[in-house]
Amino acid sequence: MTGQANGRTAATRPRIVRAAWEAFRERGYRASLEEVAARAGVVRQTLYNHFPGKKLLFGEVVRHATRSILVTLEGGESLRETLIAFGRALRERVLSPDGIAVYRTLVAEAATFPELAGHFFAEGPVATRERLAEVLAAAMRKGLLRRDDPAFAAEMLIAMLIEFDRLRRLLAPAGKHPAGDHKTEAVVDCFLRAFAPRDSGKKRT
Amino acid sequence: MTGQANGRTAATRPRIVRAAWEAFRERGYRASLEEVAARAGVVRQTLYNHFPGKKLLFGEVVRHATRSILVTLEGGESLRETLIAFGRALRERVLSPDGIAVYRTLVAEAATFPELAGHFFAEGPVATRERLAEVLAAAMRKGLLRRDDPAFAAEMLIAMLIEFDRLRRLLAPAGKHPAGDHKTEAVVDCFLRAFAPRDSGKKRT
DNA sequence: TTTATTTTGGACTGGACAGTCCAGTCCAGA
DNA sequence: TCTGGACTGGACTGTCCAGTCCAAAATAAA
Repeated sequence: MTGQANGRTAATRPRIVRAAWEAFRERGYRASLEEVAARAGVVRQTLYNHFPGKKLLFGEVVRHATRSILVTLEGGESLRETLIAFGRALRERVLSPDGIAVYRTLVAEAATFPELAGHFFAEGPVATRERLAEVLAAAMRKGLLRRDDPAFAAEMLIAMLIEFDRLRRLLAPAGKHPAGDHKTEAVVDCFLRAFAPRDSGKKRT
Repeated sequence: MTGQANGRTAATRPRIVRAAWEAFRERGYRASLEEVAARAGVVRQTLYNHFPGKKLLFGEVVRHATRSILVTLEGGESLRETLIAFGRALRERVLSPDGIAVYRTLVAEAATFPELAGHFFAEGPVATRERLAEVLAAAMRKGLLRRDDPAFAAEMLIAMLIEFDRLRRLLAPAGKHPAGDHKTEAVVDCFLRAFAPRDSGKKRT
């Protein structure tokens, strides 16, 4: 069923998913299917032509949103540049309205959708940590960082980049959201001091 | 109304609040008043004898829970000891089932109860950061830490202590929750390296 | 043009739940 | 013992919503 290359259908389904994401993003799983249908410019029954029920639609939407939050990590000139680029990309995605919304929704519904929450956790934070840890491990081997547990180091950097600002956006959206690039750099420098090679007496400008 | 020193009433009201907290903790704001009443060993109407409605009951319960999560910070022998004691206390509270539950509930309901969420943010994370920042500022004046923005430093320490483990508990409760005291110490040492005084070429063990 | 599929619109069921009302019961203190 | 305030039990309203069914209209493809 629900063949997906039929012209009208092919156009309808993505519209539904997009509309559903908007609705869930703003109102959480509370959002009614009526609301989703209205946003998609479609009637409620049509939703059931494409998805067996609300739960499955929610699952599809969340997986879609999860994918769109993933962060890339590419090498730069120096370790510091690489980490700063990573930090900016991470903060941009995670602290964006979509990033905050998907986080909020999954935290709220983790008890109802444990597999979805676990999937998000594994594909998001854990995968990001893993990839960052590889970069850090390489840097450790090159003597650019003190030898330590790369996964631990990665957790520390990610935590410092995100934690407090995400909290603010989650709980006090009215408040100001200051400091962008400057904060990223400050955190990366802080991280580099914490994990500087043991012997090095060097100081960076 | 709802006089509170009347024997039966005085015993009933706290029982309701406790029952409500249990219900909201497990099922979020979804929890029905029927469920709360059953847990309190009381009939639904009795709830309305003490609270004007679900929202107000929820508010009372959340303020109560917020208060119980607050972290103390007392000076110890050395800065390191002080921070480790703080780290342990913070992690114990924030990562406890109650800490996770109140966080989850408020993140989920922040749109519906913005004042409650804002209150929690201000009384919890922000207040904690502020108190920690004072300790750090004092240490900076004594030359025990590099001169830097104490609020920023406090954010970094708190983030490192909590972030990833909270995420795990929120999203993948089935997974293992390893590392306790050891992690606190590792984080504090990491923090002390990051904010060591600029000139000091000392190395710890 | 014909045909198969999708979409529409509207009606209906069943369930959950907040909030209200009221008559009757229980109990602590005067 | 009496009495007022608190609790009980049950019924009732209004609302919201997921999910189902169906006949009619629209539309794309053969």
